[in-house]
Amino acid sequence: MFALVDCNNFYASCERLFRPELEGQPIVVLSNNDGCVIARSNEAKALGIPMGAPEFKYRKQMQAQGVHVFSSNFPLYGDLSARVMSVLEKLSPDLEIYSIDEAFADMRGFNHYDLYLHGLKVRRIVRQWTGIPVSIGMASTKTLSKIANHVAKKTPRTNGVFIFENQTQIDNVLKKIEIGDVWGVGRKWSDSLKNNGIISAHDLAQADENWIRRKYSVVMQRTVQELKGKSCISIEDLPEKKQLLVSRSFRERVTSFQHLRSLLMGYISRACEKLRRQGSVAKSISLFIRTSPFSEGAGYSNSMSISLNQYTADTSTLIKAGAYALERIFKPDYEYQKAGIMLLDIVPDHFQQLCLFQAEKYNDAARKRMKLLDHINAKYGKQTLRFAAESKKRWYMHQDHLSPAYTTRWEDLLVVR
DNA sequence: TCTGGGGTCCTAGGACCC
DNA sequence: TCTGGGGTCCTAGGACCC
Repeated sequence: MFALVDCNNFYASCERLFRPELEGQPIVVLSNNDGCVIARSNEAKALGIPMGAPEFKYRKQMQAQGVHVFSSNFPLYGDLSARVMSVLEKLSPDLEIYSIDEAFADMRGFNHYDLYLHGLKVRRIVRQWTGIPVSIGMASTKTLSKIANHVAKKTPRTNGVFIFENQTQIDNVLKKIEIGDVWGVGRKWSDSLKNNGIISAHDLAQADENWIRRKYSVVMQRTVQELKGKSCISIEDLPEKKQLLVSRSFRERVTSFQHLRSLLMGYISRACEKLRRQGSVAKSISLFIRTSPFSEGAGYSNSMSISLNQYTADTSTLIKAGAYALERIFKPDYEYQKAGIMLLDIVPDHFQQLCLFQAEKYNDAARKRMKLLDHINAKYGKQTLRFAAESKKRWYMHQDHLSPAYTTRWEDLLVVR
Protein backbone atom coordinates (compact mmCIF):
# COMPACT_ATOMS: atom_id res chain seq x y z
CA MET A 1 0.00 0.00 0.00
CA PHE A 2 1.22 3.47 -0.93
CA ALA A 3 0.09 6.78 0.46
CA LEU A 4 0.48 10.08 -1.31
CA VAL A 5 0.40 13.14 0.92
CA ASP A 6 -0.06 16.36 -1.03
CA CYS A 7 -0.27 19.89 0.35
CA ASN A 8 -3.40 21.70 -0.75
CA ASN A 9 -2.65 24.67 -3.04
CA PHE A 10 0.73 24.74 -1.38
CA TYR A 11 2.16 28.16 -2.28
CA ALA A 12 -1.17 29.85 -1.70
CA SER A 13 -1.50 28.10 1.67
CA CYS A 14 2.00 29.29 2.64
CA GLU A 15 1.11 32.90 1.89
CA ARG A 16 -2.15 32.59 3.78
CA LEU A 17 -0.48 31.10 6.81
CA PHE A 18 0.98 34.47 7.80
CA ARG A 19 -2.03 36.47 6.60
CA PRO A 20 -4.93 34.70 8.27
CA GLU A 21 -7.28 37.49 7.25
CA LEU A 22 -6.98 36.05 3.71
CA GLU A 23 -8.76 32.85 4.74
CA GLY A 24 -11.58 32.33 2.24
CA GLN A 25 -10.13 34.97 -0.12
CA PRO A 26 -8.83 34.30 -3.65
CA ILE A 27 -5.02 34.15 -3.83
CA VAL A 28 -2.63 33.59 -6.71
CA VAL A 29 1.14 33.18 -6.69
CA LEU A 30 3.17 34.25 -9.73
CA SER A 31 6.26 32.70 -11.28
CA ASN A 32 9.63 34.43 -11.22
CA ASN A 33 9.52 37.81 -12.89
CA ASP A 34 5.82 37.91 -12.04
CA GLY A 35 5.32 36.21 -15.40
CA CYS A 36 2.42 33.84 -14.98
CA VAL A 37 0.21 32.18 -12.40
CA ILE A 38 1.76 29.08 -10.84
CA ALA A 39 -0.51 28.54 -7.84
CA ARG A 40 -4.10 29.38 -6.97
CA SER A 41 -6.27 29.06 -3.92
CA ASN A 42 -9.61 27.28 -4.40
CA GLU A 43 -11.37 30.65 -4.50
CA ALA A 44 -9.08 31.82 -7.34
CA LYS A 45 -9.70 28.58 -9.24
CA ALA A 46 -13.43 29.15 -8.88
CA LEU A 47 -13.04 32.60 -10.46
CA GLY A 48 -11.74 30.90 -13.59
CA ILE A 49 -8.10 31.97 -13.46
CA PRO A 50 -6.26 29.18 -15.26
CA MET A 51 -2.96 27.64 -14.26
CA GLY A 52 -0.14 29.25 -16.24
CA ALA A 53 -2.16 32.36 -17.05
CA PRO A 54 0.13 35.27 -18.03
CA GLU A 55 -0.22 37.92 -15.33
CA PHE A 56 -0.58 40.84 -17.72
CA LYS A 57 -3.54 39.25 -19.45
CA TYR A 58 -5.45 38.72 -16.21
CA ARG A 59 -4.36 41.82 -14.30
CA LYS A 60 -7.59 43.71 -14.82
CA GLN A 61 -9.79 40.75 -14.03
CA MET A 62 -7.86 39.96 -10.87
CA GLN A 63 -8.00 43.56 -9.67
CA ALA A 64 -11.72 43.72 -10.32
CA GLN A 65 -12.33 40.49 -8.44
CA GLY A 66 -10.14 41.41 -5.50
CA VAL A 67 -7.64 38.61 -6.02
CA HIS A 68 -4.60 38.84 -3.74
CA VAL A 69 -1.50 38.52 -5.88
CA PHE A 70 1.89 37.35 -4.59
CA SER A 71 5.31 37.09 -6.21
CA SER A 72 6.87 33.71 -5.56
CA ASN A 73 8.75 33.53 -2.27
CA PHE A 74 10.75 30.34 -2.49
CA PRO A 75 12.71 30.76 0.75
CA LEU A 76 9.35 30.74 2.55
CA TYR A 77 7.90 27.78 0.63
CA GLY A 78 11.10 25.77 0.95
CA ASP A 79 11.22 26.26 4.69
CA LEU A 80 7.56 25.38 5.25
CA SER A 81 7.96 22.35 3.00
CA ALA A 82 10.86 21.14 5.14
CA ARG A 83 8.66 21.48 8.23
CA VAL A 84 5.82 19.49 6.70
CA MET A 85 8.20 16.76 5.53
CA SER A 86 9.85 16.45 8.91
CA VAL A 87 6.46 15.91 10.54
CA LEU A 88 5.59 13.29 7.91
CA GLU A 89 8.86 11.52 8.53
CA LYS A 90 7.90 11.08 12.16
CA LEU A 91 4.58 9.54 11.17
CA SER A 92 5.61 7.28 8.29
CA PRO A 93 9.00 5.60 8.39
CA ASP A 94 9.51 5.04 4.66
CA LEU A 95 9.03 8.40 3.05
CA GLU A 96 9.97 9.58 -0.42
CA ILE A 97 9.91 13.35 -0.77
CA TYR A 98 8.73 13.64 -4.32
CA SER A 99 8.47 17.39 -4.72
CA ILE A 100 8.24 20.55 -2.68
CA ASP A 101 4.64 19.77 -1.74
CA GLU A 102 4.25 15.99 -2.10
CA ALA A 103 5.57 12.85 -0.49
CA PHE A 104 4.91 9.16 -1.02
CA ALA A 105 4.90 6.84 1.98
CA ASP A 106 5.26 3.08 1.98
CA MET A 107 2.42 1.81 4.14
CA ARG A 108 3.56 -1.78 4.43
CA GLY A 109 3.58 -2.68 8.06
CA PHE A 110 0.48 -0.64 8.79
CA ASN A 111 -1.80 -3.63 8.13
CA HIS A 112 -3.16 -3.75 11.63
CA TYR A 113 -3.96 -0.04 11.54
CA ASP A 114 -7.23 1.44 10.44
CA LEU A 115 -5.63 3.30 7.55
CA TYR A 116 -8.42 5.80 7.24
CA LEU A 117 -8.18 6.81 10.88
CA HIS A 118 -4.41 6.93 10.60
CA GLY A 119 -4.72 9.23 7.59
CA LEU A 120 -7.02 11.56 9.45
CA LYS A 121 -4.56 11.67 12.31
CA VAL A 122 -1.61 12.52 10.04
CA ARG A 123 -3.67 15.23 8.43
CA ARG A 124 -4.66 16.73 11.76
CA ILE A 125 -1.14 16.71 13.16
CA VAL A 126 0.44 18.27 10.06
CA ARG A 127 -2.21 20.98 10.14
CA GLN A 128 -1.74 21.60 13.84
CA TRP A 129 2.06 21.62 13.84
CA THR A 130 2.73 23.47 10.57
CA GLY A 131 -0.53 25.18 9.62
CA ILE A 132 -0.52 23.58 6.18
CA PRO A 133 -3.58 21.60 5.02
CA VAL A 134 -2.83 18.31 3.24
CA SER A 135 -4.81 15.59 1.47
CA ILE A 136 -3.98 11.92 1.53
CA GLY A 137 -4.69 9.19 -1.01
CA MET A 138 -3.87 5.51 -0.58
CA ALA A 139 -3.81 2.61 -3.02
CA SER A 140 -1.81 -0.41 -4.11
CA THR A 141 0.31 1.58 -6.61
CA LYS A 142 1.75 5.07 -6.78
CA THR A 143 -0.30 5.97 -9.85
CA LEU A 144 -3.54 4.91 -8.16
CA SER A 145 -2.61 6.73 -4.96
CA LYS A 146 -2.28 9.91 -7.02
CA ILE A 147 -5.83 9.39 -8.20
CA ALA A 148 -7.02 8.56 -4.70
CA ASN A 149 -5.47 11.83 -3.57
CA HIS A 150 -7.37 13.66 -6.27
CA VAL A 151 -10.60 12.16 -4.96
CA ALA A 152 -9.70 13.17 -1.40
CA LYS A 153 -9.19 16.76 -2.53
CA LYS A 154 -12.37 17.04 -4.57
CA THR A 155 -14.80 15.22 -2.29
CA PRO A 156 -15.59 17.03 0.98
CA ARG A 157 -17.16 14.00 2.65
CA THR A 158 -13.84 12.14 2.52
CA ASN A 159 -12.44 14.64 5.03
CA GLY A 160 -9.27 14.81 2.96
CA VAL A 161 -8.42 11.11 3.13
CA PHE A 162 -9.40 8.54 0.51
CA ILE A 163 -8.38 4.90 0.17
CA PHE A 164 -9.05 2.53 -2.71
CA GLU A 165 -10.47 -0.57 -1.05
CA ASN A 166 -11.70 -2.79 -3.90
CA GLN A 167 -11.76 -3.17 -7.67
CA THR A 168 -15.35 -2.00 -8.19
CA GLN A 169 -14.52 1.22 -6.44
CA ILE A 170 -11.36 1.66 -8.57
CA ASP A 171 -13.29 1.01 -11.79
CA ASN A 172 -15.96 3.53 -10.88
CA VAL A 173 -13.46 6.26 -10.13
CA LEU A 174 -11.22 5.56 -13.14
CA LYS A 175 -14.20 5.95 -15.45
CA LYS A 176 -14.60 9.52 -14.25
CA ILE A 177 -10.92 10.48 -14.52
CA GLU A 178 -9.89 12.13 -17.78
CA ILE A 179 -6.91 10.58 -19.46
CA GLY A 180 -4.88 13.79 -19.22
CA ASP A 181 -5.23 13.80 -15.43
CA VAL A 182 -3.41 10.50 -15.05
CA TRP A 183 0.10 10.78 -13.60
CA GLY A 184 2.55 10.28 -16.46
CA VAL A 185 0.19 11.27 -19.26
CA GLY A 186 0.93 14.79 -20.47
CA ARG A 187 -0.71 16.89 -23.15
CA LYS A 188 0.94 15.33 -26.19
CA TRP A 189 0.14 11.78 -25.24
CA SER A 190 -3.29 12.68 -23.99
CA ASP A 191 -4.23 14.13 -27.40
CA SER A 192 -2.89 11.11 -29.18
CA LEU A 193 -4.65 8.65 -26.87
CA LYS A 194 -7.95 10.45 -27.32
CA ASN A 195 -7.57 10.11 -31.09
CA ASN A 196 -7.31 6.41 -30.50
CA GLY A 197 -10.50 6.32 -28.49
CA ILE A 198 -8.90 6.22 -25.07
CA ILE A 199 -10.73 8.93 -23.17
CA SER A 200 -10.76 7.96 -19.50
CA ALA A 201 -8.27 6.45 -17.09
CA HIS A 202 -10.43 3.34 -17.17
CA ASP A 203 -9.99 3.08 -20.97
CA LEU A 204 -6.23 3.26 -20.49
CA ALA A 205 -6.30 0.55 -17.83
CA GLN A 206 -8.11 -1.69 -20.36
CA ALA A 207 -5.81 -0.88 -23.29
CA ASP A 208 -3.59 -3.47 -24.89
CA GLU A 209 -0.21 -3.22 -23.19
CA ASN A 210 1.84 -4.33 -26.16
CA TRP A 211 0.21 -1.83 -28.43
CA ILE A 212 0.83 0.91 -25.84
CA ARG A 213 4.44 -0.12 -25.56
CA ARG A 214 4.97 -0.10 -29.33
CA LYS A 215 3.11 3.12 -30.02
CA TYR A 216 4.28 5.07 -26.99
CA SER A 217 6.94 3.75 -24.67
CA VAL A 218 7.79 1.52 -21.81
CA VAL A 219 6.98 4.46 -19.53
CA MET A 220 3.36 4.47 -20.60
CA GLN A 221 3.20 0.70 -20.39
CA ARG A 222 4.16 0.96 -16.76
CA THR A 223 1.37 3.49 -16.23
CA VAL A 224 -1.12 0.98 -17.65
CA GLN A 225 0.12 -1.72 -15.30
CA GLU A 226 -0.02 0.64 -12.35
CA LEU A 227 -3.62 1.53 -13.19
CA LYS A 228 -4.40 -2.19 -13.17
CA GLY A 229 -3.01 -2.40 -9.67
CA LYS A 230 0.36 -3.92 -10.46
CA SER A 231 3.01 -1.81 -8.74
CA CYS A 232 5.95 -0.91 -11.03
CA ILE A 233 7.22 2.25 -9.42
CA SER A 234 8.59 1.85 -5.93
CA ILE A 235 9.54 4.18 -3.12
CA GLU A 236 12.99 5.55 -3.90
CA ASP A 237 15.69 7.05 -1.79
CA LEU A 238 16.58 10.57 -2.74
CA PRO A 239 18.96 10.08 -5.64
CA GLU A 240 21.99 12.30 -6.15
CA LYS A 241 21.26 15.10 -8.59
CA LYS A 242 22.69 14.43 -12.01
CA GLN A 243 22.46 17.92 -13.36
CA LEU A 244 22.18 21.39 -11.96
CA LEU A 245 20.52 24.19 -13.86
CA VAL A 246 20.46 27.92 -13.27
CA SER A 247 18.47 29.93 -15.77
CA ARG A 248 16.44 33.13 -15.84
CA SER A 249 14.15 35.06 -18.09
CA PHE A 250 15.19 38.70 -18.20
CA ARG A 251 13.05 41.54 -17.04
CA GLU A 252 14.18 43.57 -20.04
CA ARG A 253 15.68 42.21 -23.24
CA VAL A 254 19.47 41.97 -23.20
CA THR A 255 21.43 42.88 -26.32
CA SER A 256 25.02 43.54 -25.31
CA PHE A 257 27.57 40.78 -25.10
CA GLN A 258 29.13 42.25 -21.98
CA HIS A 259 25.82 42.37 -20.19
CA LEU A 260 24.79 38.86 -21.14
CA ARG A 261 28.20 37.59 -20.18
CA SER A 262 28.13 39.16 -16.73
CA LEU A 263 24.69 37.66 -16.05
CA LEU A 264 25.69 34.19 -17.21
CA MET A 265 28.88 34.23 -15.19
CA GLY A 266 26.70 35.05 -12.18
CA TYR A 267 24.59 31.96 -12.88
CA ILE A 268 27.72 29.84 -13.04
CA SER A 269 28.85 31.25 -9.74
CA ARG A 270 25.49 30.42 -8.19
CA ALA A 271 25.49 26.90 -9.64
CA CYS A 272 28.99 26.27 -8.28
CA GLU A 273 27.91 27.38 -4.83
CA LYS A 274 25.04 24.87 -4.94
CA LEU A 275 27.39 22.20 -6.23
CA ARG A 276 29.86 22.73 -3.39
CA ARG A 277 27.09 22.86 -0.80
CA GLN A 278 25.92 19.42 -1.85
CA GLY A 279 29.50 18.16 -1.81
CA SER A 280 29.69 17.35 -5.51
CA VAL A 281 31.88 18.05 -8.50
CA ALA A 282 31.02 18.33 -12.19
CA LYS A 283 32.88 17.59 -15.39
CA SER A 284 30.95 19.45 -18.03
CA ILE A 285 29.02 22.62 -18.45
CA SER A 286 26.44 23.64 -20.99
CA LEU A 287 25.32 27.19 -21.69
CA PHE A 288 22.30 28.41 -23.65
CA ILE A 289 20.93 31.74 -24.83
CA ARG A 290 17.71 32.49 -26.65
CA THR A 291 15.34 35.19 -27.84
CA SER A 292 11.67 35.16 -26.86
CA PRO A 293 9.65 32.34 -28.43
CA PHE A 294 6.60 34.62 -28.29
CA SER A 295 7.99 37.53 -30.27
CA GLU A 296 7.56 37.73 -34.01
CA GLY A 297 10.34 37.72 -36.56
CA ALA A 298 13.49 35.69 -36.68
CA GLY A 299 14.55 34.36 -33.31
CA TYR A 300 17.81 32.83 -32.28
CA SER A 301 18.53 30.05 -29.87
CA ASN A 302 21.73 28.19 -29.35
CA SER A 303 23.67 26.22 -26.79
CA MET A 304 27.10 24.76 -26.33
CA SER A 305 28.53 22.15 -24.01
CA ILE A 306 32.10 21.98 -22.84
CA SER A 307 33.75 18.94 -21.30
CA LEU A 308 36.53 19.60 -18.84
CA ASN A 309 39.42 17.24 -18.39
CA GLN A 310 38.77 16.86 -14.70
CA TYR A 311 35.98 17.07 -12.18
CA THR A 312 35.77 20.36 -10.37
CA ALA A 313 33.66 22.64 -8.22
CA ASP A 314 35.96 25.60 -8.79
CA THR A 315 34.03 28.63 -9.95
CA SER A 316 36.88 30.21 -11.90
CA THR A 317 37.48 27.07 -13.96
CA LEU A 318 33.83 26.86 -14.90
CA ILE A 319 33.56 30.58 -15.56
CA LYS A 320 36.42 30.27 -18.03
CA ALA A 321 34.72 27.40 -19.82
CA GLY A 322 31.39 29.23 -19.82
CA ALA A 323 32.89 32.42 -21.20
CA TYR A 324 34.51 30.44 -23.99
CA ALA A 325 31.17 28.84 -24.88
CA LEU A 326 29.35 32.17 -24.88
CA GLU A 327 31.90 33.69 -27.27
CA ARG A 328 31.21 30.83 -29.70
CA ILE A 329 27.44 31.08 -29.71
CA PHE A 330 26.72 34.77 -29.13
CA LYS A 331 25.31 36.61 -32.13
CA PRO A 332 24.94 40.38 -32.04
CA ASP A 333 21.76 42.27 -32.99
CA TYR A 334 19.38 39.93 -31.20
CA GLU A 335 17.24 40.75 -28.20
CA TYR A 336 17.92 37.97 -25.74
CA GLN A 337 15.08 37.05 -23.41
CA LYS A 338 16.45 34.09 -21.50
CA ALA A 339 19.74 32.38 -20.78
CA GLY A 340 21.05 29.71 -18.50
CA ILE A 341 23.78 27.27 -17.67
CA MET A 342 23.72 23.63 -16.71
CA LEU A 343 26.34 21.66 -14.85
CA LEU A 344 26.42 18.05 -16.02
CA ASP A 345 28.22 14.84 -15.24
CA ILE A 346 27.93 15.45 -11.51
CA VAL A 347 29.34 13.02 -8.94
CA PRO A 348 30.00 13.20 -5.21
CA ASP A 349 33.39 14.73 -4.50
CA HIS A 350 34.68 11.60 -2.78
CA PHE A 351 33.55 9.35 -5.60
CA GLN A 352 35.19 10.85 -8.64
CA GLN A 353 37.22 8.96 -11.18
CA LEU A 354 40.62 10.57 -11.55
CA CYS A 355 42.27 11.23 -14.87
CA LEU A 356 45.12 8.89 -15.76
CA PHE A 357 47.63 11.73 -15.88
CA GLN A 358 46.38 13.51 -12.85
CA ALA A 359 47.56 12.52 -9.43
CA GLU A 360 45.03 14.30 -7.27
CA LYS A 361 41.60 15.78 -7.20
CA TYR A 362 41.00 19.28 -8.34
CA ASN A 363 43.64 21.71 -7.41
CA ASP A 364 44.23 22.17 -3.72
CA ALA A 365 44.72 25.91 -3.95
CA ALA A 366 41.43 26.34 -5.82
CA ARG A 367 39.69 24.19 -3.26
CA LYS A 368 40.93 26.39 -0.43
CA ARG A 369 39.92 29.53 -2.30
CA MET A 370 36.39 28.25 -2.76
CA LYS A 371 36.14 27.24 0.86
CA LEU A 372 37.20 30.70 1.95
CA LEU A 373 34.81 32.33 -0.51
CA ASP A 374 31.86 30.29 0.75
CA HIS A 375 32.80 30.95 4.32
CA ILE A 376 32.97 34.72 3.87
CA ASN A 377 29.71 34.86 1.94
CA ALA A 378 27.97 32.75 4.54
CA LYS A 379 29.16 35.00 7.30
CA TYR A 380 28.82 38.44 5.73
CA GLY A 381 26.07 37.90 3.19
CA LYS A 382 25.68 36.74 -0.38
CA GLN A 383 28.11 38.16 -2.91
CA THR A 384 30.22 39.92 -0.31
CA LEU A 385 33.00 38.36 -2.32
CA ARG A 386 32.31 37.72 -5.97
CA PHE A 387 34.07 37.17 -9.26
CA ALA A 388 34.90 40.20 -11.37
CA ALA A 389 33.24 38.53 -14.36
CA GLU A 390 29.83 38.31 -12.73
CA SER A 391 27.42 41.19 -12.52
CA LYS A 392 26.75 42.68 -9.15
CA LYS A 393 23.09 41.96 -9.49
CA ARG A 394 22.80 38.35 -10.50
CA TRP A 395 19.40 38.75 -12.01
CA TYR A 396 17.07 41.57 -11.98
CA MET A 397 13.55 40.32 -11.56
CA HIS A 398 10.13 41.78 -11.27
CA GLN A 399 8.90 40.91 -7.82
CA ASP A 400 6.29 43.53 -7.20
CA HIS A 401 4.18 41.50 -4.78
CA LEU A 402 6.77 39.77 -2.64
CA SER A 403 5.79 38.74 0.88
CA PRO A 404 8.34 38.82 3.73
CA ALA A 405 10.57 35.80 4.36
CA TYR A 406 8.78 35.25 7.66
CA THR A 407 10.70 32.18 8.69
CA THR A 408 14.16 32.62 7.15
CA ARG A 409 15.18 36.25 7.79
CA TRP A 410 15.55 37.79 11.19
CA GLU A 411 14.29 41.18 9.99
CA ASP A 412 11.11 39.57 8.68
CA LEU A 413 10.12 37.71 11.82
CA LEU A 414 6.56 38.30 12.92
CA VAL A 415 6.16 40.63 15.86
CA VAL A 416 3.66 39.63 18.51
CA ARG A 417 2.10 42.46 20.42
C1' DT B 1 5.42 45.88 -22.89
C1' DC B 2 4.74 41.89 -20.19
C1' DT B 3 4.46 34.38 -21.03
C1' DG B 4 8.98 30.39 -14.79
C1' DG B 5 12.55 27.43 -13.14
C1' DG B 6 14.39 23.04 -12.18
C1' DG B 7 14.47 18.41 -12.87
C1' DT B 8 14.05 13.00 -14.79
C1' DC B 9 13.79 9.19 -18.08
C1' DC B 10 13.74 6.99 -22.67
C1' DT B 11 14.75 6.47 -27.59
C1' DA B 12 16.73 6.99 -32.06
C1' DG B 13 20.55 7.55 -34.60
C1' DG B 14 25.41 8.27 -35.49
C1' DA B 15 30.16 7.04 -34.63
C1' DC B 16 32.86 3.70 -33.48
C1' DC B 17 34.68 -1.28 -32.46
C1' DC B 18 35.91 -6.26 -34.07
C1' DT C 1 26.84 -7.15 -60.33
C1' DC C 2 28.02 -8.15 -55.91
C1' DT C 3 29.42 -5.34 -49.98
C1' DG C 4 27.90 -8.91 -42.73
C1' DG C 5 26.70 -9.32 -38.20
C1' DG C 6 26.95 -8.06 -33.72
C1' DG C 7 27.96 -4.96 -30.47
C1' DT C 8 28.91 -0.32 -27.29
C1' DC C 9 28.83 4.46 -26.24
C1' DC C 10 27.31 9.07 -26.66
C1' DT C 11 24.21 12.86 -27.69
C1' DA C 12 20.14 15.36 -28.95
C1' DG C 13 15.60 15.69 -28.57
C1' DG C 14 11.15 14.64 -26.91
C1' DA C 15 8.17 13.18 -23.56
C1' DC C 16 7.02 13.70 -18.74
C1' DC C 17 6.87 15.75 -13.62
C1' DC C 18 6.05 19.69 -9.98
